Amino acid sequence: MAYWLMKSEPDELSIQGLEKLGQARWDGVRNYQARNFLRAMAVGDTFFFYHSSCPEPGIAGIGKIIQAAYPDPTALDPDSHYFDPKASPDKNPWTAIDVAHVETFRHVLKLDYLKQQTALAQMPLVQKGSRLSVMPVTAEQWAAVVALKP
DNA sequence: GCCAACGTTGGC
DNA sequence: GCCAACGTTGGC
Repeated sequence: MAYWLMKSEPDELSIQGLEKLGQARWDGVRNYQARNFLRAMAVGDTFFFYHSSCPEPGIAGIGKIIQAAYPDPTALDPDSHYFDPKASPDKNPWTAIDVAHVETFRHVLKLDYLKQQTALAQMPLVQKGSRLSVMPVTAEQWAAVVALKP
């Protein structure tokens, strides 16, 4: 069982939105490194739900994988913001997964606070210039964040 | 295969 | 809105 962190803009999907829905498709990832991590996810894996590009960037809660990698339908939808003209039903390079809500933190664990934690120094999340939107989390890092949980 | 130009991410 | 940093594209 592996641990992950995934970023989402709360305007698109927030932890509160996921809580309301119960489950959701995680799609629109258009970066190969992040996509490869999506493909490595297994049903039952858990992830930190990170809010990005918002007033309070940080870890907002926890979700879990309920459906492993499958072709991302938004890549084939001309009306989608994530449409990829180079993708076809036969050759769709992009991947989606399905996730479910597990927990919403009482408040967001803010990025600047996470940056102060030496246990998290190796996470791409806190490293300068890193833009990775899907990343693995070690068991130690997972435990360190859970210990900070509000 | 190199690398400049361009586009995107994401914090601030 | 700015801009640093990264990823992608495309000419050569």
